[in-house]
Amino acid sequence: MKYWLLKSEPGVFSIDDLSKSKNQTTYWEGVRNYQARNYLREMKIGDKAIFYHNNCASICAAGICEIVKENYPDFTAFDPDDIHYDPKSRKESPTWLMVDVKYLKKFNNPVTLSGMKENKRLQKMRLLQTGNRLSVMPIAKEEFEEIVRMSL
DNA sequence: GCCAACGTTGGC
DNA sequence: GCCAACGTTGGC
Repeated sequence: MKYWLLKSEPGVFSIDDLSKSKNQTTYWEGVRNYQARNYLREMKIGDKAIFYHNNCASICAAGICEIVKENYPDFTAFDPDDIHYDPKSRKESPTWLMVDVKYLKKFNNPVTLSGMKENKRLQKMRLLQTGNRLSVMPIAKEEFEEIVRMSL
């Protein structure tokens, strides 16, 4: 099993939105970066992910979710009316992919970005490296577990 | 709103 | 294939 970190702007879609979704599940749409896309491709059913809130007042690891459907074409890329429309992505050979994720839990104590920066065990995290802009990234099992521990 | 760090685009 | 210009991300 692998572990991941998924970024989402809570103003657009938050951990609460996920918990209130039908079946507490949603499709992870709109990834338009090749490296992030390749990570989506690696995800397997049962993998777990940190749900991270970014671009907001309280940047934090907000909870965890689980991969419940492996990669399939991101259909929002085919829709001219969608904000993530990409005319270069063809139905015959889709450029962009999505997975389905299911809510597992919202942290009682969200783990703030500054909190993670202060934790020596998390210093190697991709998230903390300067200039990192990936919205989907792998995270070590130990780091995942450390963040969960901090949220208790 | 600022701006550093990336990714993408397109002329050559 | 190089690289300047431009667009985007994301913390602050």
